Amino acid sequence: MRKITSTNFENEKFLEYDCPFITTLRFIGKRWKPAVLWKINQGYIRFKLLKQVLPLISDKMLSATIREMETDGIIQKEVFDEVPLRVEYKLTEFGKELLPILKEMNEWGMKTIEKITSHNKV
Amino acid sequence: MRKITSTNFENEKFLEYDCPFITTLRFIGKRWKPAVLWKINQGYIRFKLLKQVLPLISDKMLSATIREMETDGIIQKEVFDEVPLRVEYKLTEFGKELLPILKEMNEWGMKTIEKITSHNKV
DNA sequence: TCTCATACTTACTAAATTGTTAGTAGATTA
DNA sequence: TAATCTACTAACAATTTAGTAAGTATGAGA
Repeated sequence: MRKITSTNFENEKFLEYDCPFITTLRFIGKRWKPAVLWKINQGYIRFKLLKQVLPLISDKMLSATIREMETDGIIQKEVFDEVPLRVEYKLTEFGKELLPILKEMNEWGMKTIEKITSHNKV
Repeated sequence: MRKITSTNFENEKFLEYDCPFITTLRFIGKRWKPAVLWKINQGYIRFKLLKQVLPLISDKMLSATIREMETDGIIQKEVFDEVPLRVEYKLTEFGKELLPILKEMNEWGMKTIEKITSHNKV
């Protein structure tokens, strides 16, 4: 959790209203956020499904990532009173506005992975 | 500096060849990177100019940000043997490929800042 | 000789992020 | 009774990132 007394925090607070990039990274700049968002958008809308398609994420990180994105208004949680418990997530309208960025990130990332791995194949 | 012996590092190393988003964040996921890149592209190609348009960045962070992006092959440095020393930076072709992402990030960020600040004006 | 300029680096500190391991609730199944 | 299921949380440890303050090299000009 962040401390609200720190130059770091103050800096971000200020920059958030000044620099669009810092604002954007505030929402998607952590390791797992873009991937989780993308996967939810693709239909992996439950905790377990997300763990399956992102096998390296830990329970804690997935849970924290989801919670933060919920707080940020990017995703919505729906709890079904069933047994065993069913919980589903979906993008909010605000969250959907992030998709163009994610699309570009995804494409660039894939291209770059190809470059890197084909170099290694020499 | 990163330690090359850490789960964190290993995780990223692996994910870098697996998850496009993590790859992308590897290159632009730090606070000042997108802004510096964007500003260089806009013509603020010297240390001093960058400090002027990003007044809150410290010398250290600007220097570190530039150095990393150089190592990553995103920008190129040119040193002119003049007095006082002149150094200029420009995007490489690889770096230019990041511009579509930056463009989307910038637009989303600006829209979001507007939303946030107009709420506050109530 | 002292100060100024540019483009940095160094040493140190503080804070944020990520990861590991184990455990929880409530109901169901073996 | 014990194990299984989903969707988590808690306690703790390690690593990474960001920030502050001061200093460096080179040469020019007063």
